[in-house]
Amino acid sequence: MEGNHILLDNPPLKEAYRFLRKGLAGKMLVFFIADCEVSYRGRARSYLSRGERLIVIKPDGSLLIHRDKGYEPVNWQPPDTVISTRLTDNHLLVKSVRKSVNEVVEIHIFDLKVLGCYRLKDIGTFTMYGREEDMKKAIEMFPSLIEEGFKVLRTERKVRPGFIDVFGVDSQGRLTVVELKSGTSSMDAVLQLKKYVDSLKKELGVTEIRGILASPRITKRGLQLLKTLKLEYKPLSPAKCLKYLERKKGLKL
Amino acid sequence: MEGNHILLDNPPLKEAYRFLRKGLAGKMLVFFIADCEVSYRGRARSYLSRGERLIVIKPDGSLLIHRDKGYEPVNWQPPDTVISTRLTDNHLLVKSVRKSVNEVVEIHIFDLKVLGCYRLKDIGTFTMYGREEDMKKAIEMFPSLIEEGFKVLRTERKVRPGFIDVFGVDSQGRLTVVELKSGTSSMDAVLQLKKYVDSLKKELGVTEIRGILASPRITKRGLQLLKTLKLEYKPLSPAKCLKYLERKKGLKL
DNA sequence: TAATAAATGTCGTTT
DNA sequence: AAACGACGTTTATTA
Repeated sequence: MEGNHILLDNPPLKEAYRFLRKGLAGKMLVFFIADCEVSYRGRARSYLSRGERLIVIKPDGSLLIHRDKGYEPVNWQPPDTVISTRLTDNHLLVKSVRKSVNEVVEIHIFDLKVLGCYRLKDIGTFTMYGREEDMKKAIEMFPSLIEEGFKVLRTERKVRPGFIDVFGVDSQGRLTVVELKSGTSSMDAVLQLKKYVDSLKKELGVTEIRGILASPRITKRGLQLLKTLKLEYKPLSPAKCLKYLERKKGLKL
Repeated sequence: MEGNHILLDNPPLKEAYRFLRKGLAGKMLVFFIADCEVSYRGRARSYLSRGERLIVIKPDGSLLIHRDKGYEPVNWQPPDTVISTRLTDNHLLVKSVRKSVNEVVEIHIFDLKVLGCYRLKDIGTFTMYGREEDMKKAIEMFPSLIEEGFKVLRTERKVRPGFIDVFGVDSQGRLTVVELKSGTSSMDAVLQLKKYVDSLKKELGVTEIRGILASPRITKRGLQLLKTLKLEYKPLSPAKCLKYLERKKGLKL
């Protein structure tokens, strides 16, 4: 145990309690493996009966309770909770109360296998590529990704229900709304496009506006609905967009 | 360090590598805090530059990389990945490859603050209450939760686009489709209900079917759209449904 | 604060 | 494997 971190192997509850409080007070990242019960009350309710889990409490008040399976925590709290602790004869209680919403997670701890408290030195930068935004950028630079002769008038155009991803004209001067999806398009995406097209028709008093859904894939039903609604589909993947962006900028992504 | 678990405080890379392999081979839950870089390639791409993070690898192959903020991991893999490790002069590489999809996460580790490997004894049961399913059950037992005189014909009725949550008749014998949402209803939910009502009208050759959206809250736009489409809203919370279920079953939830 | 859309969403279920 | 909907979704963005 150094000055700047705490690591306890199989600590008695009382000791764990002392250092847990120290870690929380010191705004450290706290983790422990505990034999515990967990209850949650808020939008729904849940109860997890006794067993060993990995628990993480972050300095921002987020809480994660992980079993030994799966990506998702079995119980959790997002950031901005107040963490409180209480030691009784039998067990150690850790309680997380969300400030904004009425949501509470309580962990009743009977035994700890390990407790660690660390201050993460992390000023690293995180960058992500291949999202919808990158598709947008690529289309602005290379409108032909949509089709030959396509021209972008603007992106993020506001309409009643929200924002149109890309707004432009085709080679024959017809106004065109493009809805982008980085993953598989479903009927949802089709309806979203329809909404934007209709809204824009109304706003501009125009009867004919093309609607193009661009995404790497579309479901069968989505495509069916698209055709019914006289909308169009353009296969376009984030990967392809990235290639174009790299070419232009000479970027190594 | 006991037979059934491993806990290393500030281990040299070489030692960490040895015990990391041991933990992974032994299907243990592995966690460590590492100074590392992370890259991801798959549906999208990302790069996280050097810094300290908490990393968890579960026996089922799921991987979590957490910074000191937020509920969500900065990088991850869902279950069913193959984890491989390699030690070079400078650093330790941990690689997770997803079997089904082409997705890879690579962690380049320069230093470890702590490494733990544990076998979680966890046969606890997890139960959750207050989801859409509970609302359905409550309505089956107490149809008046929708309105006086309402009768359930069946739940999960299949129609073209999917399943109707609750299908019934009102006090005047009119067919009624109920769409349930455990949280706030938005325009999405309204459109879903509309889809079901239309689909059922067509299937049954009936011109009049009532559509009721039941949820604890609805957005302004959602309500507006609902009215435009001649559909109806019934405020109903999972909490209220749970109260009825408890009453009936004498359950303590 | 409310609402809307994106996400490497994940996860279960059904076709 | 594909599709569809729920989720205590979370998170970012904008009115």
